Amino acid sequence: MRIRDDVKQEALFQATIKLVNKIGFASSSVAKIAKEARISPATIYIYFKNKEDLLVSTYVNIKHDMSEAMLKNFNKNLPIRDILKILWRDMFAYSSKHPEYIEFSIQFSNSPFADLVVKKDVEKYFEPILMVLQRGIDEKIIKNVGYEILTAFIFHPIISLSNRKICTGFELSDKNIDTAFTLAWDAIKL
Amino acid sequence: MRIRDDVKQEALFQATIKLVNKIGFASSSVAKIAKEARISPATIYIYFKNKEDLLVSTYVNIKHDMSEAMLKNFNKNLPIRDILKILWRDMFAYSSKHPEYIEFSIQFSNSPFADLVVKKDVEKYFEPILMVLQRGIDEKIIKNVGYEILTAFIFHPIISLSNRKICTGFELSDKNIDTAFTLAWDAIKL
Amino acid sequence: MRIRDDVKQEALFQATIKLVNKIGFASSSVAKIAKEARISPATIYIYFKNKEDLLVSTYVNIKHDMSEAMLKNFNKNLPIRDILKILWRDMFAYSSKHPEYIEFSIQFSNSPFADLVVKKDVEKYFEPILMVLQRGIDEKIIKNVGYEILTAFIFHPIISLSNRKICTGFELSDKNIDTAFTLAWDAIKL
Amino acid sequence: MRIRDDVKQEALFQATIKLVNKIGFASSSVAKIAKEARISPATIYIYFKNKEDLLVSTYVNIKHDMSEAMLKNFNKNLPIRDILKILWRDMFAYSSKHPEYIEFSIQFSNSPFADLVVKKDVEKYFEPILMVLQRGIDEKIIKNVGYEILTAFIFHPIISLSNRKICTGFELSDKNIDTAFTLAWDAIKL
DNA sequence: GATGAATGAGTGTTCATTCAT
DNA sequence: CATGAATGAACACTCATTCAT
Repeated sequence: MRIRDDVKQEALFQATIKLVNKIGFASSSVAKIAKEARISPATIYIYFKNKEDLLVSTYVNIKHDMSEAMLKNFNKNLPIRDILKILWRDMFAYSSKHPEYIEFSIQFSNSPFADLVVKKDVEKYFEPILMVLQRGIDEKIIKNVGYEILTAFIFHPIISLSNRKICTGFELSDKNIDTAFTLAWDAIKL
Repeated sequence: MRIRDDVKQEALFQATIKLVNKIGFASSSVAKIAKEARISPATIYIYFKNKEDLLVSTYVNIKHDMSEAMLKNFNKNLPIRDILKILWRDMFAYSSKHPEYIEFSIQFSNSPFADLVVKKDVEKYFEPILMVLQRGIDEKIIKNVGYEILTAFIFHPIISLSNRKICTGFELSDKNIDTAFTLAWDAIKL
Repeated sequence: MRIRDDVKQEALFQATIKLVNKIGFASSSVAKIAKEARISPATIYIYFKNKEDLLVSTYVNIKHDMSEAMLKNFNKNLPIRDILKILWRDMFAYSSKHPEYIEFSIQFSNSPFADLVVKKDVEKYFEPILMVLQRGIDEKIIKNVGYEILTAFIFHPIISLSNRKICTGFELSDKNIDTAFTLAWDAIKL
Repeated sequence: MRIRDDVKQEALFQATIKLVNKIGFASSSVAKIAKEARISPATIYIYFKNKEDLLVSTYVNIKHDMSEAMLKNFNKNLPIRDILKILWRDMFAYSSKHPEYIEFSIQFSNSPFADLVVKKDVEKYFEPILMVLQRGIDEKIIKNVGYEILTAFIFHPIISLSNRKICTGFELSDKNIDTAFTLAWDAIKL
């Protein structure tokens, strides 16, 4: 397994995402993914150790991409609310632009494959955000209730509302996104 | 003539849930499910049309059970906040008691199998809840922002916080649950 | 395996013929035959020892029926040619009336199941015909060339021409049938 | 990369023919055919789309082979009777040499699989023969009675007489074959 | 590095037959 | 007598992976 051709590797990521979203993990065989990527099944084993490695790498890749999009306009010197609003908007922008990445990562993280990811590897991408929340708690702007609860109200809703499988009726317009942010902020603000 | 055995059907539901939670949809073969339920693979096809039917039936079954638990103490004459708090608590109680049902339904509803469920069949179980939200909107107690956004802040967090895969650090204590409800209510209240 | 209900047995014969003609031996399962006959699969085993017995019995039954139709107007005192022409016509009449029987018996006799039939049991039905041929040979009216060759020219063509799978273009009109008989007779006559 | 092995494909054809003749279509499973050909069942699917494709290809292959044998000494400049006699003899020679091909093709063409063959693909192999018959009709040497009837008397008897299942008593000697041709010719000649 | 061929083990499903009623 | 339930074995076919080139 040596990496040579980045174009091929990227094609494999895209093929995996497309196929898993279309037919699910259960039906996404190596042969089908290879066909979708227009390479031989055998070639996959040059780029990845095995199927599991391909799937996990695809997920981690998405998560990295996602964190970069989210933190693109991150400026820790702004007021907390503004920081979060910018994160919120950038994240929805990303969801709009790459719904297929969102769909894949939801399906992946709710499957037993998720256990194979080294959690810390992914969490580190999002560390700056946690630090903002902590500052908000320290400054008595945000409720002092633990990260788990806070993220359940300011980040998970992004996923829920972006999930076309769950929210068929939520239009991703700027107005709706800002409205939803009001609720998120009301939830966590002191 | 032997008679149909409801015990066997229930055993199949339980075996399906247990196995899917342990090894995921992709790896849960009919043969393995049958073995877990201690029956012949062929027998499954007496109780269900095919594998898909087994999986979907298991899900709908859980959803029905879940709705009954949630609406157990439903009393539409109480104040809106109290109604929602009771729902919230009953739902968390259910999650605590049957984490395996929650885990299965999360995995199921985020897989392509979800598309096979007739949505209306499941939604009807939860209709009384939507009516409460509507009343809250009409009485200017709840923000007028559409069901999708509201449920993203008062019901999806229950799932997120109950999801042992996502929230490893959230303890399902009464105190934590009530704290979380405060955020939910702050999010949706006017 | 005791025979009680002739109606049910006949229904089984008909179901077998219909199904085998439609989907072939390979796909004609006991369960499907039972369904077609509107009885339980288990009931088949009251009337027949096993699937093989059902198929063979169906065939022998048809052959018996066929011989009766063929010999209906048999009159050994007529001239040889007339006897054969009457046989020929009656046989085509039978083919027209019961194409499904012909189709089944062709498929059956060209499958390895045919080996399971006790040949003598079937041949005895057609014995009078062989005696006519012998008389024709003795009286120097028919070529002295062995039964195998003679039947290949005066009986097998009936099957060939009645076989809708082989002869798509041959219309079973009286005129065509009589024309074909001319050829058969020319073949065997001295 | 290993290269495709024509020996393997031919082995599959032979295994199919051998097995179908021995145990019939109904019992000839992919696994058994693979075992007979000494390859893995999975390998069959590299050479053929599915079981049906294997069976149909085997049949078409035989028919092609058969037509070549039949037309080997074809010379359209000879008198009609001589042309047909040569065809007749070559065909019987082929039957003698490859009784297993005959047996297979009889069983195949009388099974529902026959419907899957594109008729034209097979018929074109035998076209020169039909042209001879037409010439015979035009020259008033052969009865003007339609191809269906003519072939029922000059080609189907070859199959009947070669069929060891039907004709147990017909010896494929030159003398018998010529005798039989006399009957065939008497049948169709004017 | 890249590939189609090859395969043992597995897939979901149906089989002929028997069982318990 | 008649049945639907039950099943081990088999079905056609696909799997993830390795091999030879």
